[in-house]
Order: sequence, then C-alpha cells, then structure tokens
Amino acid sequence: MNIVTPPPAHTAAGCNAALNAVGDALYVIGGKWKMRIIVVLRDGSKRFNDLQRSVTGISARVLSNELKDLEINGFVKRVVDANATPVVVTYELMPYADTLKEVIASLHNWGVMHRNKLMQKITP
Amino acid sequence: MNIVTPPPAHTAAGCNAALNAVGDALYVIGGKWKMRIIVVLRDGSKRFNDLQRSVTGISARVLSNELKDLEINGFVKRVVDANATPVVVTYELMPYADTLKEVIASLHNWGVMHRNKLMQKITP
DNA sequence: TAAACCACTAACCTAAAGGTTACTGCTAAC
DNA sequence: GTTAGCAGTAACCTTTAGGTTAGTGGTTTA
Repeated sequence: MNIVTPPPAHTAAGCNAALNAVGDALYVIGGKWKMRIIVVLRDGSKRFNDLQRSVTGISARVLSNELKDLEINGFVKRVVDANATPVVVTYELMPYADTLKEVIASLHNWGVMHRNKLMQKITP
Repeated sequence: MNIVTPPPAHTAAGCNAALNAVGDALYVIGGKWKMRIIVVLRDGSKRFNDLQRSVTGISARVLSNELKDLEINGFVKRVVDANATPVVVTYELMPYADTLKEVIASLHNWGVMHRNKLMQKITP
C-alpha cells in the first residue's frame, strides 16, 4: 500500500484528497515561526513577553498573529488570570500539539540528512 | 529521548540546530507546488506540458521555476532527447526523492487526522 | 518621580511567492 | 494553410508573509 494513495488504486480524486491532506498539514504548521513556538512551549507555559524572548527574532506583531493561528488550530491555549493586576496571560500547549510528534520527527530527520548531504558536496 | 532535542539535554544551541533542520526541510519541500509535483512524478516521468496538466492549477512560469528548484535539490532530473524533433524534454524523479517517503507519509497522516477533527467539529 | 515591564495593537513598509498574459520558433495533424 | 501542440520565457501584477516603529494604559521597581 502506497502512503499517498489510498487503496486499492489511486484515482485522480483519491490522489487529490491525499495531496490536500499534505497541503493542510503544510499550511497549518508551515511558515517561519509556528514550529519554533511550539517547540519552545514544550518546555512549559510561557507569558507573552517570555515567549518573545525565547523565540529569538520574532516581533510582537508576528508573535501575536501566530499565537492566534495556533490557538484556532487547537495547539495552544491562552490562559488569562483576571485576579492578578494587571492581568497575567499565559500560553500553554494543548495535548493536540503532541499529535505533531511524528511530523516534527520526520521533518527533523530529513532536514539533518539533507544538510549532511549538502555538507559532503561542499567538503568531500 | 526527545526527538527535537539531541541527547543528552537540550542546550540553546542544540535546540536551534534541530529547529534549523526542520526549517531546512520546510524550506525545500514547502510551498504550494513542490509536493504535488513530486507526487505526480511518482507515477512516472512526464513531459513539461503533461506535468502542467497533471498538477492542476499550476502555471507554466511557476512550474518551470519549481522544476528548477527541484532539480537543484536533486529530486528531479531533466532529460533531453535531442534526437527527436522538436526536442523532447522529460522530467523524472531521482532516487533522492524517495528519502521524502517518511516525511510525506507523516504529513499525509497528520493532515487526514486534522481534517477529520475539523469535520467532526462542523458536523458532530 | 522616573524608568521599566506587561500584553498587545495600529499603521506602515518590504520582499517573496505566486498568478496572468502574451509571445517564441518549431512541427505535426486537419 | 490554418490550427494546435511543444517547452518554455519575459514582463508585469497581486497577494501574502513577515518586519519596523510607535504607542496604549496600567503597575511595579529604583
């Protein structure tokens, strides 16, 4: 059984559905920052400005946008403590973010392998 | 052992290297079309205009650019048959494209799962 | 009392990705 | 002899992602 083609054979429709799934994944976790944010949050919940310091190079505007996206997709929860003054906002990972484990792993493995290949070419 | 953190512990430097690997992967196979082209070519070599028909929605300009990228990264070979008139150009997958199998598989699996989750939310 | 921290947001700008239209010089089919 | 296919390329335009700067109203710290 081919992974990208649902059994028994791959029709145009089936292939397209498979490709859309890949596209969905790429859409949700793609971009420059999402993965970095998720990985940082695996360390533990963080407040906004903490996050901005941990995810080196990100601006407040972009961080804010990315967090909203991640929240919509169920990876991150925005927790507000209204008792504190001023309000304390914390961002924490949802269990759903764990479902990305395999994706991150395979991307990471492939990235390392590819980088080594390129290094070999430059310094054989 | 955590996947994104090389053993023994995750230092800032180690974490960053791991993230860069993920970034590399995302950079090389990301974007709207690369995956689609690779998947289509798994079916067998194709000529330029065949490809454009198979990868529905892509323009000649973009297809041309993407094929160049894919060639540079060793996924695709451009084969020219100069004997034929006019010249026949064929694009075929290189073995290196097979190294993406796991990445494609995990992205696909996750994409399907995520899509089902969203469907459940809309029609419970 | 001044300075810095908090969690953001608004307004603006740049660069890159991708899309559209039109065109090439050549050949084979109608 | 006209039309359609081939493998693209050039010039141009739009959209999107992301970056920059500045500022909000409150609070703790020096």
